Amino acid sequence: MSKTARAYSRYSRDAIELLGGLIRAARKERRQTAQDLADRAGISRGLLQRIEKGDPKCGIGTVFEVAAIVGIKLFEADQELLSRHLSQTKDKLALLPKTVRKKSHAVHDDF
Amino acid sequence: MSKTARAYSRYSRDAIELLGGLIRAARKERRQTAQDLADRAGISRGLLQRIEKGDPKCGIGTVFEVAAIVGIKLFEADQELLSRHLSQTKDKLALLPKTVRKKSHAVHDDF
DNA sequence: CCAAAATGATCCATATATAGTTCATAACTG
DNA sequence: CAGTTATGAACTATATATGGATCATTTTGG
Repeated sequence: MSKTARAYSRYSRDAIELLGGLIRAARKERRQTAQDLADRAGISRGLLQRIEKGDPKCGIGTVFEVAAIVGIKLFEADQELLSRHLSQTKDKLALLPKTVRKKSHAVHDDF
Repeated sequence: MSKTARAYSRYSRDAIELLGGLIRAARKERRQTAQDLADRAGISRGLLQRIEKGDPKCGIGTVFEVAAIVGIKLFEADQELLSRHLSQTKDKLALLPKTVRKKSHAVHDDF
C-alpha cells in the first residue's frame, strides 16, 4: 500500500503554483514553445507541464533552472551579489553554534 | 550505465545553496534541532540535511515547506496577498494566447 | 571532564519522480 | 477551411530520491 501522499501547507501550494504560473506567463510572453523551453532546460515536455502547473514533487533544481531561463530569478539577479550574499550566509553560519539544544517543542507555527 | 547527471547553471546552484543556508541559519536562531525541524516538516533528518546543504534534487514542495516553517517566505508572507497575486497570474494567463508558435530558436540566455 | 545529545556521512531497500511514448483536442496559419 | 502544430493528459519502464538505520565525531551542559 502506498503511504498516504505528503501534505503541503496552503502557503507552499500557492507559492509553488504561483511560481509555475509566472514561468508559463514568461514563456508565452517570449513566444516560446513548451517543447522548446523543455529542450533548453534539458527536461521533458511532460515535466515542464507539471512545473508550470505547480507540482510540488518537482526537483527544486529543475524548477529554478527553468525559471531562470525565462528570466525569473528568486534571488539576486546579479550573480556577483548572489555570490556575496551566499558567502555572507556561510560566514554567519560559521558563527552560530555548531549544534543546538532543546527548544524542540513550543515553537508555534504561524502560517 | 547511469546517464550523466543533470547540469545546473551557476545561478541555480548558488540560489538553492543560499536558500538552504538561510534555512539552516533560521533554524539555529530558533535554537531548533535538525531532528525536530525534520519531524515538523514530516521528513527525515537526512533529507533536511540535504536541503540545508542545497541539494538541487530535493522536491520543491519539501523545500518550500521547510523554509516556511522556519519563517522564510519566498513570496508574499501574507496569505491574502499571495492568493490575490496567484489569481492575477491566472487571469493574465487566460489573456495570453493559448498556444504559441515559432520563436523556437534565437532566444539567447543571459545568465 | 563526562555523559548525553546533535550532527555529518554512508548504505540499502523501497517509494516515487521522470523520460518517453501515445492519443485526443485545441488553436494557430495560410 | 484544411493542414499543421501546440498543448493537455494519461500510461509505463526506469532512474533516482527518500526513509531508516548505523557509526564516528563534535559539541554542549552539568
